[in-house]
Amino acid sequence: MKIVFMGTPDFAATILAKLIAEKHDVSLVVSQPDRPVGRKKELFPTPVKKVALEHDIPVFQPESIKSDHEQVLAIQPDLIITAAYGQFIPKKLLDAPKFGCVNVHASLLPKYRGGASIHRAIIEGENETGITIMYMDERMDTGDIILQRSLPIFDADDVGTMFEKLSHLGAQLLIETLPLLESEIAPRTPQNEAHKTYAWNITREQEAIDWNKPARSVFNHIRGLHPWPVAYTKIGDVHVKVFKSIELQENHHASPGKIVQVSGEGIDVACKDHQIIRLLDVQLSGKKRMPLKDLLNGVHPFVPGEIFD
RNA sequence: CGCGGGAUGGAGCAGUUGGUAGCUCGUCGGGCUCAUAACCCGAAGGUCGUAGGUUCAAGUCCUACUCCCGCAA
Repeated sequence: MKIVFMGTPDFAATILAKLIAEKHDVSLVVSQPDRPVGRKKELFPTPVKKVALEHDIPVFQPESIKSDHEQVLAIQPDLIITAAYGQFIPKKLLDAPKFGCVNVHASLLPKYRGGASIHRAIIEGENETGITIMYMDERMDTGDIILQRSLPIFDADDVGTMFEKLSHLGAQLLIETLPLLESEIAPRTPQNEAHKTYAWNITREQEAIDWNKPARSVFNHIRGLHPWPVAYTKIGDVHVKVFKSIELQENHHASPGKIVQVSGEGIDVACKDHQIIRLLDVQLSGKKRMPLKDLLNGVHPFVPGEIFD
């Protein structure tokens, strides 16, 4: 079965690597164009491109797959697999492969359609999420479901750990799906539109911590953005990244955002309803990331009584 | 050349209008204690990112360079 794989980030790279390891015939890899990254605007290959190159699989990186896909059609693929590719697939491509186009999506569809499904699930405090292998159509994550498998989200999990777990689950479930497709006995269940929710990409604005929420929500927000793109807050003019926190089982009569205590243990901040969140790992703008204990040794803005915006 | 912050003993920082460096933590030694990551006393450790320049004198002013970080992409 001749496969074209389309994907971009690590999540997709893990799946591609698994496909290759299982000896599936991936004849072309499509990924987003390399983008300039960082202060130096250096070009970095996408994780998927890297894996492809390591296995001498040709890579195609069109700016727009919608207008530039002849190269894919020329392969005459039997199956197109996508995983976090980042562009909509045009109908011409969807109709081309004999066994269709399937997508590996990191949520239990119809919940969390969209690009930030893992982040949103954690931020919303879900106890579980999962992988859905589905047929693609022209809309975003709306196609019929083939296979679905869930995975619990624990308090200790964050986006990093869930990405890791889900990418492997996704790879595994995809491998299980392929024989079903090839022998044309794959299930096909339409999504229940009544239960759909969307996981839109997270905007810069949404990365800010809202102290006017319960401690539990703030906790979920912080781990739902770790290790990327990272939650932040402000104290005075200082931009503060917050990597890790825990909820404290204490109450304190302080207004939301107020620092109630600072120690080597952490920075305790009041949330809604006088609940307390303890910040364990933060970084100040212009400074390197360092252990909280080190940060507190020098001058810093974390003084009890001060208030985060 | 997108905007901005920074480079000072092992770590984090301070250092005013230029006159050879100080704090917190850590480390080592000693003391106290049933004990301690707690407390007390003492010690070691820095050519102040690199290269030039101004000056009687530069961490402190000027120039170039290297590296780090935040924002923006």
